[in-house]
Amino acid sequence: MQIVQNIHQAVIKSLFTIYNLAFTEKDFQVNKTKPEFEGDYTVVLFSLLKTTGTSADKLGQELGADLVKNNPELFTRFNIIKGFLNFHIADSFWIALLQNNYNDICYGKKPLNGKKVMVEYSSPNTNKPLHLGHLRNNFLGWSVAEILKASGFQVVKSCVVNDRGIHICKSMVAWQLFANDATPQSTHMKGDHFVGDYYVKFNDEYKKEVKELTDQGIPPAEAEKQAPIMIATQEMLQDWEAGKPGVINLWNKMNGWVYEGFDVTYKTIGSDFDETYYESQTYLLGKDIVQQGIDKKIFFTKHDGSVWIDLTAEGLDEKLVLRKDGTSVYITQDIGLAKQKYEEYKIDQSIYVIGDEQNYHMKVLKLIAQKMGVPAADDIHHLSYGMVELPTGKMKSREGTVVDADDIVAEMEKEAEEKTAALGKVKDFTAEELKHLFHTIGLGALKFFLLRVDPKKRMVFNPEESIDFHGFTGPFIQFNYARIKSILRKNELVPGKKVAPDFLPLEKELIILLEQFEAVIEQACAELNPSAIAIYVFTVAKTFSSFYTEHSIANAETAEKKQLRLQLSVMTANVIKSGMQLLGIDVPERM
RNA sequence: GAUCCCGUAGCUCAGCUGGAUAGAGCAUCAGCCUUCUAAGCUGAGGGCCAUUGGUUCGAAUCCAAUCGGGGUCACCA
Repeated sequence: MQIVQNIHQAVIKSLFTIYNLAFTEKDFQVNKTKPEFEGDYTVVLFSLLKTTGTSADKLGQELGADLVKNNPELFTRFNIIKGFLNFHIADSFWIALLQNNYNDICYGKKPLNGKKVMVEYSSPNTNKPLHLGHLRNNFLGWSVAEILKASGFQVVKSCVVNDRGIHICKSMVAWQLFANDATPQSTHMKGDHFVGDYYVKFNDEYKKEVKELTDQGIPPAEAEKQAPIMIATQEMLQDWEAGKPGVINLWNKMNGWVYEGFDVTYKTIGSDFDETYYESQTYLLGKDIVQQGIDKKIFFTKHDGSVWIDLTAEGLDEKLVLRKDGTSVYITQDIGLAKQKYEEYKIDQSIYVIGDEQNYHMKVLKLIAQKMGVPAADDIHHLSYGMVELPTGKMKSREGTVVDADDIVAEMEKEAEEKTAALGKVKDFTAEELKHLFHTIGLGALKFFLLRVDPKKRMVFNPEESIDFHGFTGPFIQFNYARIKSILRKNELVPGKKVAPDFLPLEKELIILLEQFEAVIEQACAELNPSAIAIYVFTVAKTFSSFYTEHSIANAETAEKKQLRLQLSVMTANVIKSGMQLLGIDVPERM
């Protein structure tokens, strides 16, 4: 049980003994005592005054005395300042915590709870390579999956590949027009970049054609429709839907190139999926749902034959679910896929990692799923995250103003290499070991950079300023891990050996912090928020760093003190490693 | 027009289920490597928590309005 819960329970029991009143955890707060006051944990008394009919001082005295008397294993002494009841927690409590957990690599994690959850993330288009925004999505999805696992859920990671539609046809048309049968092999290019270049090429050509038409006096809206390359693209989409072999072959070929490229990127950044859905196979889903919806009178048909749902009672609009030509729209496919997910995997919850521009769409999706009786529709969660923008504004693939995922990862690795070389601490590493280390540090810096902020906030990335390796960063945390490992290689920790019975302030600060790991994971899970983990792990590393600078471990005052510090170091290393794992970040043994 | 999100140090962000004197990192300045890895540590400066009103013993935190920034409200995905 966590210390805060322990204190809550003890206080509730004590209040009942003294006043014969029943309180719950929600009736009063237990906080970590602020550093400027004496004590470890604080009970805030104000909210209890009215019910107990006492003054803060009287309540504090009675409660403090009773708690210390009846729980000597937890509380040693107390003081009261202006309605705050501050307790010292017994050193023996912290010692026991350390002894029982320092070497447990599963510390902080919960056993399986029997619940299954699907996390859908990444979900790329097959007409362009991944960019920095996709990386935020991938890192968030992976991290949330790890956090859910640590909280006892069985997790199924899924990916929906957007492999059809007008935007896919654009790069296909441009390739036909301009490629002269070039391939990724013939140009020595990564397949996704190769295809992406034709997507950009399409837009260049399209703009050119529209300008020519408007120069001839055709209104812009008309010119956009008349541009020959756009007409060709629309024809291609129709041919694709009709299953015309030539188009299907081209589509398969170009998607194949993209998948080869994606595989490399996913492997580099450490993303994987248990299930991949292709939109080309799911876009017809949901049509039976439409019929069911009409039968249940949840949907209604308009005069032109289009089908709608009226969500005005929920404060939204009327929403189209089937076009007048009978083809389904995005939301309809999504309902169909949502249902399929539940049927295939018997999941209890479904989490969608999707950008905040689709907040409205996801709200509608959940509402319709609930109305249609899709199983567990109440447990559809949208992990909504803000866009990654450049100082100049939004990234646009069409215009080539994107920070490419492969490029930024490569840059980070190069940065790691230069900084490592400058420090010269790993000169004995083999070329292979060095390469691995640069990858660990570079990718760690990038992941931490994207995960350390609240997902829902949009963030600005300035390519002119390199991502930091000092301070509140991945490499700082990795460095502290490596430093602990170095100590542990040089100083033997003998299990069962006697440890010192008390703590110095910095040692106490560290063990109190380590105790909070479980609570932090709970919070991150409840909020689907990896930044809570990032902030916590940084705080642990920083606290250790202060402790390390102030107190020698190898040359501790006594053998017992050395043993205590070694155990603290092991536990810190374990928590750092586990915490970073929850973010999808590796930690090196040396750096 | 409707609706959602954001606004905290020069910059990037914590803190938001109300509690004590609002915290980090970067940047700036001053110290600290013949002792366990200095990607480090210690200290200094830097704040009308967008504004106004309300609720409360107590508000950066809750409520309302206003101002600024962004998203969405497509027979696009």
